[in-house]
Amino acid sequence: MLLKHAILVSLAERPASGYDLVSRFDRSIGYFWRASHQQMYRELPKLEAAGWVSAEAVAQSGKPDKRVYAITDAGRGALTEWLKAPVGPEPVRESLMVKVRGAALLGAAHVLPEIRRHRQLHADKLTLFQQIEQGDFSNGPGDDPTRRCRYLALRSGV
Amino acid sequence: MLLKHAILVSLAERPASGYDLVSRFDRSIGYFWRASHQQMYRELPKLEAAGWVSAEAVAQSGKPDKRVYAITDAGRGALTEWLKAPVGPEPVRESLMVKVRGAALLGAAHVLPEIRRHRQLHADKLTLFQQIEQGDFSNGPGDDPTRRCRYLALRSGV
DNA sequence: ACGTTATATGCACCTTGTTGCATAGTCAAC
DNA sequence: GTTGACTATGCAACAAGGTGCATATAACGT
Repeated sequence: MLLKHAILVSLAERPASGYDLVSRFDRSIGYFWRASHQQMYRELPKLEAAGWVSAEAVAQSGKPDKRVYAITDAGRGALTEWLKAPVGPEPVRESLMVKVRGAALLGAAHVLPEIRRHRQLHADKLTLFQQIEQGDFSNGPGDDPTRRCRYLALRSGV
Repeated sequence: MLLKHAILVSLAERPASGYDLVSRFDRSIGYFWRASHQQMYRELPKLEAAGWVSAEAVAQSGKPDKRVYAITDAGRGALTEWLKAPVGPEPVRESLMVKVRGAALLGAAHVLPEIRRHRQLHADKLTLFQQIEQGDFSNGPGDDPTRRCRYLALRSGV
């Protein structure tokens, strides 16, 4: 029941088509929540049916038509409800640790390349986050609430 | 396709019934992978059909009969394959960060209790891990591979 | 002419995970 | 003698997620 809410957060920032949302979920929001375009296009009609978003067809020159979605008051209410509600314990899924456990039985040699690969992935991500911090927040977050929240999320990643 | 492998790792340590496996997934393995008993009992016949585990009915006095599963050579081979294979990027699902983003738009006050709650959950987990470390590994991991792997996983959690 | 990339939306099928319900025996406590 | 806890296994329905396939326009390069 959570992709719905991630979409609502994104639409609360500004209206978007399904395609726009996929782009956002590949970049900014994507650091916290992943979604494929198939998931998106399946979810949006459900949100519309629930009355949480409204849709409007927009003709474009030079590109196919698109449907632009915007959050409704009902959607904003549902989102606020969710923000307040306690989220259950995040499901634990650490496949690398399962492999480490397996390594104890079947030999560490098989798993070592995997561990090195994961270490590199994390190192790359750290470098990226630190570059963003130095680029966008070299003088701290400032007073704008949106910027402060982005900064908090970034620091959490670091 | 991963619960299968987590089960295989657990059965490679020693044979177990479905009920035993659920207990393990609530404790030791559960720090890395969660599974309900419904998932377990659905998965075990599939593993048996694939020839990765063998099953044996065991009558017990004072308790219902149980089916004890053991890993086969084919299962051990499949497990080794998986250990070597690169695991795709872990899906990103950080609902708290999505909420922080929502907080920028709808007011931090709604989300603050949630943030405090999560902080406490992490603090409790850290305390637990440190107690285990002091209790079981006060003199370091030693030379036993299994113990060393357990230690690595524990340090990773810390 | 042809292939590639970007925009734009969707269906079908399958696997995985969650929730609720069902059954059944043993043992200890109250 | 009934209630609750523990052992032990499972089905059914539904929600969520992943993979592959399908379609269409337009810009741009070669």
